[in-house]
Amino acid sequence: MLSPLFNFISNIKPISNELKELLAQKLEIIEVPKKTLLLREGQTCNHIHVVVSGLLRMYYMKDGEEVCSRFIDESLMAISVKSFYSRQPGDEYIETLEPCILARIHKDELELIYKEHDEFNYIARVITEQYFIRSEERQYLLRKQSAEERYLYFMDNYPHLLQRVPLTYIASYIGLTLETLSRIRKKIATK
Amino acid sequence: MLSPLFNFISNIKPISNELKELLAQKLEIIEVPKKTLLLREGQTCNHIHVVVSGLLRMYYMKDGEEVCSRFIDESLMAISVKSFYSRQPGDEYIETLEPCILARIHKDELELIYKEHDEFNYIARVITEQYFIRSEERQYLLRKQSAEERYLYFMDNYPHLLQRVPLTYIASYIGLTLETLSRIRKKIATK
DNA sequence: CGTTAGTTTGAGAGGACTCAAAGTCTGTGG
DNA sequence: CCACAGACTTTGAGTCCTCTCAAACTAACG
Repeated sequence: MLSPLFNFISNIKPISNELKELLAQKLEIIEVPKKTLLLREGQTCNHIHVVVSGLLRMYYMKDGEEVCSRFIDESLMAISVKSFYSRQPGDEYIETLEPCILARIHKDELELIYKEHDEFNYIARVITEQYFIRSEERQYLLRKQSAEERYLYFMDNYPHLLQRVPLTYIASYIGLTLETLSRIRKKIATK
Repeated sequence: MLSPLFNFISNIKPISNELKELLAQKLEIIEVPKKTLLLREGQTCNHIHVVVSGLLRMYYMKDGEEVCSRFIDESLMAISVKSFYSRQPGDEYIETLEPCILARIHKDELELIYKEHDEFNYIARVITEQYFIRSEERQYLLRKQSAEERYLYFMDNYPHLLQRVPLTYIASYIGLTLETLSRIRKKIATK
């Protein structure tokens, strides 16, 4: 179950068997049905959830509407960034869009591993850098000024999500109303 | 010159004198006049620049226009994120907006330190997390849908930059034209 | 086959944009 | 110390894109 994750880690830097066993022991596998909230506004995000299978959506409320901030599919990790790192309550929700199998670990366990296994700091640094890059790319998308550009960018970069995510959420993710997105899709289709 | 930086690092986790000396040795202090380009499109970002004094702007070109992606002032670090981590040429520019004193270190030196000093990975991870949080907050700003909201958010969160950065760049940073920003400022002033 | 979630289409309003011009500030040289 | 040049900001007029609200259509699921 965890072998893709361990492969991913080993590709960054090979780790000792001891550390591997420790991780396997601390990572809890959970099965969660569709439409389940893993985190809600006002809570502190204390876990990293790694998606073994399924799809997650993160969002926050803005003037009574859900604003979609991120999708997390297989082998990606979900945290509410600010809440997790600052240990303060956040304003994000994490929800399953599909039935999911997740591997999760508590921040406290993670901190212990950081302290006891220096090698893991190297891994964590690189992973954090990778997610930082994603976050920057996301900004780039949001700054594409026209609605059409943003959707084309989404199509290019997340084609696999197009099939799995309802349009409402994609619209929200790229900062459009559902109606506008629908019109853009029509326009693109006729080309 | 570097003591604020070392204080900052020690606050994350105290480091050995050996590491401190190594860093001091590898960090090069440079003095750069206003309006100097530290990085341009097509180049690979190989250095981290820490601002000792002064102010930097990062931007990229989009349809022949400069789009401002970030400001970096005292004690903050500048890299073109994707280019730096991937070692690929990027599309960002880094420019001094004021005369600057900078401390810089080459990525190769940094990698050596990562490999030889595991403790430094801990520091780097935490710093990366902090910048990751900023990046997420930036996204949050960009998703504020109205022009006025975005400007108010900027005022709240970067009041010190309001004095130092020309409006053109602020407008670009929050995704507006200069004219629109000017009108918003007028509107806000009359309240 | 009915119910609900998801998507498309329509009409009208409004905010931000573009292009253009005028005004204001700042610093340098006479 | 003034005057002028260049950088920066404000104002104006007109247009267009995206939004809102409303309703119809379609697909998925029990």
